[in-house]
Amino acid sequence: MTTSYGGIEGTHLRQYIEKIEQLEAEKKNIAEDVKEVYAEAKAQGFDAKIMRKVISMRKLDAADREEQETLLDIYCHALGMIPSPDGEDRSEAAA
Amino acid sequence: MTTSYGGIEGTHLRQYIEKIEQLEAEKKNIAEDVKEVYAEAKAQGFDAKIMRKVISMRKLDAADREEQETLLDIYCHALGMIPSPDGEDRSEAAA
Amino acid sequence: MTTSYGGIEGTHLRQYIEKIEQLEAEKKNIAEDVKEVYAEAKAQGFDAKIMRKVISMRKLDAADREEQETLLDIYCHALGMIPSPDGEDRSEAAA
Amino acid sequence: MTTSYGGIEGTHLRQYIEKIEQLEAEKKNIAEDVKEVYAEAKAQGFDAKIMRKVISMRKLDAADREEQETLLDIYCHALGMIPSPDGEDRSEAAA
DNA sequence: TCGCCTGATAGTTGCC
DNA sequence: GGCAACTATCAGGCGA
Repeated sequence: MTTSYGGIEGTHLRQYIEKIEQLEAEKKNIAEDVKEVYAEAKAQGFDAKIMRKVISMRKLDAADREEQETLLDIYCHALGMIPSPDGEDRSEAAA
Repeated sequence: MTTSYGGIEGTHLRQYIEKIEQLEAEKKNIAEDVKEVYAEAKAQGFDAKIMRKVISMRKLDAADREEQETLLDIYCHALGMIPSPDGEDRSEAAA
Repeated sequence: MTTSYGGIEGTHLRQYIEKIEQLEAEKKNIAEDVKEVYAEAKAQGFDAKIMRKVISMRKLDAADREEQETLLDIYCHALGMIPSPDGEDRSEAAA
Repeated sequence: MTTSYGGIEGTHLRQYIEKIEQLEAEKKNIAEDVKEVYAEAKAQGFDAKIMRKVISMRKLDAADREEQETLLDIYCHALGMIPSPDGEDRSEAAA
């Protein structure tokens, strides 16, 4: 037999699964790196809990800003101005 | 005074925080990669739900095996056998 | 309309919240019972750490078994075999 | 010797472990009850997220009050007044 | 006894 | 819109 069940499809499935597992392993490694940074900061006398708070606040701020940009986009669209993706609109067309 | 709050310490803190934010951004990217792989697999006709189950089972299996090793280590320690990191047990105690 | 804020709805909400708080108090009590059992076992000379490991392994095993059953169910559904709740498959389809 | 390994001690250990597992199962059941209450409340139009917030606030309040009582106790002890456990000190001793 | 670390829990986000 | 996976937070247990 050549293809048969567990053949090509199985191979592809296995590849997908292994790819995912590999990616999740990378995520885990990074999470450990994060812990290390916290540990090092703590060793320098910084309070991890406060750092977490700061980071989450900055994240919220970023989300806010993004929200505002989205809102701006919506306005622009509504006005027919279409602010080209990511706000890049340096109007070089004038050249 | 020379300490100047917001000076050196602030700089270090900022560096830690930015490092963490960068790492978490990487994590997020990887998570997106994972989603992409699921999407691609689904496009090939594989069932994401089943894939997730398979992956979680494999993870459980791995965890189970690891637990068994950990338990073995604990037993050894409890019995005073000290398998020392990674099974090294050169039993020179006879001296 | 007759809603009157703080009226019926408020009463119901309060009842839900108090019910939840009561249930969580029960959970807490049980957690304390668990601690007592560990303490008693330790008093009998058993090592709490090992007990915890054993318990977590048994939990992993159970989870693993359950995952396998769930996966089997999912396969069957995916294949249109419908294993009907709890493995009942009396194959009367021949009729 | 009479006990033999895996004998009496093993039996007792097993009993402890099973007792703990049973207690944890109870905890799990109660947690499910909690979820049911949330679900029912939600079905009545209440917002689970807000309910959780309320409950955690009440818990904090309770903790605060307890803290204050503890503080009061400390003061009393410092003053040699010994407020007898649980604040019950209605001085009926005079009878 | 204090600090770390693991395991439990609560909250959030994404999928169905 | 409900449900489930995942993540982040927190508390209890362990070791120094």
